Amino acid sequence: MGVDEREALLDRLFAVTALMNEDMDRGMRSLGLTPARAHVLWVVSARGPCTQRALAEELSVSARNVTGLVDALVDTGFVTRESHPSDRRATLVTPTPRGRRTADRMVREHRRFAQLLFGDLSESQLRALGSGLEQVSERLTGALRGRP
Amino acid sequence: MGVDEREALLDRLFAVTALMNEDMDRGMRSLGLTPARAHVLWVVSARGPCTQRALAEELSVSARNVTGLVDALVDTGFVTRESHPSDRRATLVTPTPRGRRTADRMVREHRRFAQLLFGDLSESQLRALGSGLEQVSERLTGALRGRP
DNA sequence: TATTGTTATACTCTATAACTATA
DNA sequence: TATAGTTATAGAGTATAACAATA
Repeated sequence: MGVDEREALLDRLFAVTALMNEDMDRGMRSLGLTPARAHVLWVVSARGPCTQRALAEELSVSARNVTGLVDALVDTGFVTRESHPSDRRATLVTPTPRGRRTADRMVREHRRFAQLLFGDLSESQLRALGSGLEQVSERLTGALRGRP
Repeated sequence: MGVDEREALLDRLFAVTALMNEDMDRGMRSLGLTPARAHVLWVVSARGPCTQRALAEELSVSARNVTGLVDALVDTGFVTRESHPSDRRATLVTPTPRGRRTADRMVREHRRFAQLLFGDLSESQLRALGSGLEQVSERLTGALRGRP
């Protein structure tokens, strides 16, 4: 007893994450972005112009993959490749005005989404959920280190 | 005030779901399965032999996609296509002995995972989290209905 | 006519390996 | 020699559309 409740809870969590993904995918699609491209635009908007190498590490993805994602974002007008001031091998992926506007909308959507999910939670509920997630993160990280 | 905390909580939730996906992907890979194929095997094991049509609807995916996933699962020995007893257009996707053993291991992994995440939560914490997720589900479902 | 599954085609994301240009 | 990025190639997941066989 107790195991079944926890498995049901896990299934409910899976259902929630599926709904979250569906909602976010729609939001991105309505902006003309796929999830992977949106992630790139999000990073270059938050951290300023990045080399593709830095993007590959930030996204935990191959350099080749970044080339393709940046190609697509250039083709659709969200970013440009600017020359690096001191390293002629590197490019700086830089948002266009359209890219910046779109990133601003993503920031607002992020806020709206946080309000949708957690808007009616009290301060103590927020803290409880936060520390619960923190604990779960640590256990998951430990499990992943355990069998890499 | 309050918005930033909720956005931070959302980011933490994203981080947890990323870790969950990473852990599950590794588990599936160690069984010789990709996530999409594992999902198919999970369904045909839980519900018994299915037509591909039924699978497409259960997974919310195109019929063409199911053809490819079942092809791959047949090639790797997890399922077979059996003829439908009363409808000669349809096939019944059926686990092989290896498929059944693998599905059993997924069931045990599911239990292990639920214990890892929630094993040390009290009954009242479980109930609180469950009802919280339920509320979030409803709000997300409402939001998705709002702009389909 | 409607339905089941397939072939044909295409797009997205992902990877490794070999290569070019530059440090 | 090492690094930044690209070309070449491949595979997985996804979709639509046209088509076959069967209901």
